Amino acid sequence: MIDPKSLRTSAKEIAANLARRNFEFDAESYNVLESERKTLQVDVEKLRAERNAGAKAIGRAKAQGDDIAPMLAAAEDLGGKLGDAEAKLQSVQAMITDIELGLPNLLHEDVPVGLDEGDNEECKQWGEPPQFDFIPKDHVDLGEHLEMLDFDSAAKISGSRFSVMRGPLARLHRALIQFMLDIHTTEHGYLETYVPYLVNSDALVGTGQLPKFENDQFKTTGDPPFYLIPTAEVPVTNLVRENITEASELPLRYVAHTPCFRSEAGSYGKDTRGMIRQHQFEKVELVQMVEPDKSSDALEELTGHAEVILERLGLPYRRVILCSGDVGFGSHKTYDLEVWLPGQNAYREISSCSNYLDFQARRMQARWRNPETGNPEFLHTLNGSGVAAGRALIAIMENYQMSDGSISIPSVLKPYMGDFKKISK
RNA sequence: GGAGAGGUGGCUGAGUGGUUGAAAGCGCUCCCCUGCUAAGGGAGUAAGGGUUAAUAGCCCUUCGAGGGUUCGAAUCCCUCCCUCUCCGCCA
Repeated sequence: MIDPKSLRTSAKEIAANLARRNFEFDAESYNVLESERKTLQVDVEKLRAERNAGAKAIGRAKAQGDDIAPMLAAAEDLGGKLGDAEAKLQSVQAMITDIELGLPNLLHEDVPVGLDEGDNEECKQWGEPPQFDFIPKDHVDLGEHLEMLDFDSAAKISGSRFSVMRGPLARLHRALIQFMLDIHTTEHGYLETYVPYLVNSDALVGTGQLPKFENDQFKTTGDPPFYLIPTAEVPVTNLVRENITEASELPLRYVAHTPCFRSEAGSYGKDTRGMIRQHQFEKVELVQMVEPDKSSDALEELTGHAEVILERLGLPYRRVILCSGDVGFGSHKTYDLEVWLPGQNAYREISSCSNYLDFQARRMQARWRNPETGNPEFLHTLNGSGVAAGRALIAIMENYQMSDGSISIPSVLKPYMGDFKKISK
C-alpha cells in the first residue's frame, strides 16, 4: 500500500510514477472521494463529541439525582443523526480502501520503462553456456530416458502441471534444497524457519496477493477458507505482522523451504512441456526486514546471496532488472536471475528478488521503533528465491548432461548424494 | 469431537455500565542523590486519525473481530476467530 498521506498530497507525482507500469491512477476521483471522506469524518466526529459530552452530563446529573428525562430525549435524537452519518462515512471509506489496496507500489527510478519481459535489461552475466559435442536434450527427454521423471503418473494422480520424480533424481532435488538452506544459514546469516503452507486471507492481503490476485491462488472450501501459499514469502514475511521490532534486532533475515502452489490461471499454453511451470513446486525463499534507509543495499545483498547458489552449482546465469511492465504488483524494484537452459537454448527465470519498501509493512502493520524519533515506523521488506528448487534441478539436468543421457553431479552436491557419482539409467 | 478458562498498552497484569485510555509492576527515557559496575528518590512513557503553520492545543477511534442492547460498553447480549488446561482421537 502506498502511504495514503502522500496519495493526498502528491497525487500527480504518484499517478505519473504508476503510469510507467501502464497503471492508471485516477487521482481526480480519488481526491473527490477523499474530500468527501474528510467532510463526513468531521461531521461524524463532531456528532460523536456531542454525544460523549451529553453522556457525561447525564452521568453527572444522575449522580446528583437531577431529572434527566429531557437530556435523554436530546441524546436519542443525536444518536439517529450519528448513525446516518457513520453509515455514509463507512461506505466512502470502504471505497477509498478498495482503491488503496488495488494500487501497485511506486517504482524505483532505476526501473526501465517497458511493456513486458522483452524490455527487461540485463545487468550482468556469469558463466559460459556449456558447449556440447552432441545435441543436448531437454530435461523432459533426459528424465524420461532415465525413468526418473514421470509426467504420465502425475497426470493420473492429479492432472497436468504436476510431476513425479523417482530415485536419484528425487534425491538430487532434495540435495539441492539441503545445500541451499545450509549455505544461507551458515554463510549468509539467515535463520531457518518452518512455516504453515495454508494461510488466512489477511496474510495474503499483507504481502499483496489479495485482493487483486485471488484467481492465482488455490483455496480450501471451509469458511473462512485457507489459501495454499504461492510462495514462502507469504507466511515468512507475515512473521512480523502487527509487531514493533526493536532497532537492535534488525535486520531480520529468514530462510524457509516450502512447497509453492499456483493455479497458473491465464497461463494456458505457456510452458506446458516439462517441469518449468507447475501447480506445485519447491522453493527456498530468502526474506529480510530492514530499516528503511537500508533496503536498497539489502536488495543488492540478497540478490547476491541467491547468485552464490548458482555460482557454487556452476550454473551460467544472468541478472536482469525487470522493466516497469513486468515488475510485480507490490515491488519497488526487482532483479530476476535467469539460468541458462541448454534444452531451451535460453535463459529462464530461477529467482526473483524484490524490494517492497514499506508496501507490505503498511498492509501488515509491521513496524520498528526508530531510535531517532522514538516512534514506531514501518519497516521495509524484501524477498527473493534462493533459489527455485524445481528449476534448479532442471538446470542441472540440462547443463550437466552427458552424451549417453546420464547426468553428472555438481561437486558441491556430492556430500548430499551418498554413493551416487552420477545419475544414470 | 467433549468440558472448562481466557484474549486489556513494548511486556506482565488489575478492572463487571458513567471523568478508566485504562490501577500496579516490569522495561525504557530524563532529572536528583550517591566519589566508583550497587542502591535510593522524582517525573515522563500506547497507537492510529481529524483539525492546524505546528512533533502546541482541541477532538475522534482503538481493551481479539464483527454485530446488538444503552443517553453512555473494556465491562451486558449474540456470532465468529484465537490461546491455554483436562478428556477423547490421531501422524
